[in-house]
Amino acid sequence: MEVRRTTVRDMRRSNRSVILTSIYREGPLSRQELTVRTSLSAASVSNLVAELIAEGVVEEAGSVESEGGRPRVLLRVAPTFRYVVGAEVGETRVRVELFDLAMNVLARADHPISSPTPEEVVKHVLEGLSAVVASSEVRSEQVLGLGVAVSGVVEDNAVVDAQTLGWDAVPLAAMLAEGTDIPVHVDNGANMLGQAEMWFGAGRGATDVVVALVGSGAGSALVAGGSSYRGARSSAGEWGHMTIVYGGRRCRCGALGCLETYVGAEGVLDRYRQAGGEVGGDEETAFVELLESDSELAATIVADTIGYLAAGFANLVNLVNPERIVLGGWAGLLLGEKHLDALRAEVGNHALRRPYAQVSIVLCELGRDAVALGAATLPVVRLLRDGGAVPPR
Amino acid sequence: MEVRRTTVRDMRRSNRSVILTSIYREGPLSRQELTVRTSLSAASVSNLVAELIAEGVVEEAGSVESEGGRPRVLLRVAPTFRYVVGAEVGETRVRVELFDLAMNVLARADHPISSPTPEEVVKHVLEGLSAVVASSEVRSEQVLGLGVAVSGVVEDNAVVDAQTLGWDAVPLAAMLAEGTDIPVHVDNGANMLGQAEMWFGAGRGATDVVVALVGSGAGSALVAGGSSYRGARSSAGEWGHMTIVYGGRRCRCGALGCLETYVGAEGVLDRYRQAGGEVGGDEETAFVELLESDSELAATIVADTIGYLAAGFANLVNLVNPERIVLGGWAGLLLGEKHLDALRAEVGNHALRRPYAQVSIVLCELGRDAVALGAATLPVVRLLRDGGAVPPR
DNA sequence: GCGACTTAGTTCACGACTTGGAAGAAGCCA
DNA sequence: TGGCTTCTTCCAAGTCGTGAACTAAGTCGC
Repeated sequence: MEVRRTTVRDMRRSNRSVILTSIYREGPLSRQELTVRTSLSAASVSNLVAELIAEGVVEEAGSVESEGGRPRVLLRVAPTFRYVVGAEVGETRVRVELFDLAMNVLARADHPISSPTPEEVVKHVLEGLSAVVASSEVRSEQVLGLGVAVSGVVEDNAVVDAQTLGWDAVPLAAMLAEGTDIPVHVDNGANMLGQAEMWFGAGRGATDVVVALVGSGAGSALVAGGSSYRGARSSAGEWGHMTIVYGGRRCRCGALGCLETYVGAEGVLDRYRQAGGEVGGDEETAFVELLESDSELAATIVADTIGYLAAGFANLVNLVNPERIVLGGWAGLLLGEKHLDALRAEVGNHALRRPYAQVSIVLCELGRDAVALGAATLPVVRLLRDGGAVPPR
Repeated sequence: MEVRRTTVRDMRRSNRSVILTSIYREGPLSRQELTVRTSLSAASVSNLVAELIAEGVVEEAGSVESEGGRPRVLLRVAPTFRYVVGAEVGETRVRVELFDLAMNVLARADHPISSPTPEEVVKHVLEGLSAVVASSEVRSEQVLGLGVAVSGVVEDNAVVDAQTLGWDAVPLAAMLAEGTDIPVHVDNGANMLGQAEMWFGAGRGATDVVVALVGSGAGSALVAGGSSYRGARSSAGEWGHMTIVYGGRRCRCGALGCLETYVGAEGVLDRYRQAGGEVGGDEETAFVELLESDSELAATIVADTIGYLAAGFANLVNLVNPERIVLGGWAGLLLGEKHLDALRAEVGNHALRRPYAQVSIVLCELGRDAVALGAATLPVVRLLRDGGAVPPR
């Protein structure tokens, strides 16, 4: 029962949000175009825009020549109205980036970490935050928010059960909030990469998307009806641990036959080596070597991998009927660059005809560095949702 | 970009909807309780309720003795304000049922069909509609709408690709609308059964649910965040065609290793017979016989089935992180009645710990006759969403 | 059996909102 | 400079939810 009352103020906030979101997402627009798109009256648009301009959220940005009349004045969200910071907490480093509202990178701070204890991570995120703010002309009060992406299940702003980091029930947002008065948002890394792709990459314009990430393991971000779907308790999207070979290879999660053990780089290399193949170096080097090898065994392993991946995609196609599947992750991109067509064809062998005909399978466009970018959108989402109202400190 | 302006009238409609939905879903409530639940002011509740009563949507229903003050007057949606009709189109019969708004069955009409051509189905649904209305005291103008459940992919009120019926791009709603001026809604049968379970059965109170239906084949209805999820083009939920044994048994869909060929009654019996087991009679009799047999082979086959079903459930648990999985369908219920505990335990062997700990696995409560009931909720949903405004004819 | 008390529901003036239409402003062209 | 087109703003009217005061309808103590 998610029913919420509406008051007269909600109406204005909602309309401010509609206008602001339109301006932000659909580029510079004139008031005239806004009246058409939002179906608000010209009077209301003018009124609301004037308010947004007075507050500094929106600014005029040139004009468009008309056909014999007064030219339209274009409006955009003022890129320097506020700034946002995105942080990516990885297993080996913390990256913090400062953006303006147009999502241009203004500063970046990387810090390697050896033991990713919560305290260590909090320390480096806060240091990074100070560093990027200090190295730019931005004052701390101008920072709208800090978005942090962590690989793990994030529930209610507390990081819980981050397997790769060895974390359990860590209240990361609260810990960060002790060191800064900038509003903090914490979310899952895969979701944030998906968010970045949805806004600025391969997901633009679509509303029902699965962003499938294949690296050493495999995971995904689900987007349903235009917004991220996290399930009942924020752990939806564990695509890599879907049973695809009943009774098959043992996965690190303990189950048998998980997709991840067949398409994740670790599993692929393992299968290759068990079959007698030899590759050296770190995981990524080895994976590239495998992909570029012209041995028959390597070709078989790769073809098998495509087959398994296709079955995994087909399961998504059948179950969630997305309009687009975006393949990413470092291993996914390497696989996809060479074998996307084969993958597409193979998905057709496993999926039902109808949903298969409706889905397009594409590669991520932003690369793996987009996690911090995605995290930085969290405060922006909030700003747009609230119609430009800045959260109080 | 689902942004919509809000006008002053949307506000009232939205608040009417909030109040009406609360009254409908949370039983008789007093105005006082409504102010608490909706967080509207007492003045607004009084005002809106007076309007709803004047229109006849809501009525007073006794009062509750107080503890030293004026007694609260209970409000309910007037069961006889309007009536709704639900129809279930099966492969062998058409069932039409008339309900009041409290979803009491007032009349029922069954009609066997031999060749379910669209024309035949339309004819029998319309005849059934006339029959149930005629056999009751209800006037046609009092019927709020007709909901029709068909097994197939239903897109934009046109039935497309109903494999079991041999239909392709049949504009069922339009065809029905030619024979009646009662508003027609068409939807998928599995979703309607899921809807019925969500409102009146095992799904009550939950918002993120998968209703998994196992009969001869297998399908599901997904409920995400309180409302049915249909994917980009209405075909989400094809759980039965998820690859679970890569390279396994051939499915009727053409792919290999679909879940359905391992847990659907047809597939189970097939596996039993291939292993040397013997059962006779029709599918359902044979399935019951298999389940009740105390032969070792039968026990193995059933245990295997539970294993496969558990893997299928685990895939749902991992991917969509539901709070509840509801098992239904005739074969699912037969399996579940005896082996639910084994199934629950086995899911734990395939699913990730965290989402597994958060999900409860239960049986359908309504039986397979609830499809028409679910279909009949479609007009009710619309009534509640519109705040009690009756759609014009 | 009467009055104080308690709780439920209603009325009303007020401020906030959107709207359509009219008036105003801004640039273009002759 | 004057007319024209295209945006933008102003204004009166109508709608809505709210808080405070008010009415209704009981219980309880004496």
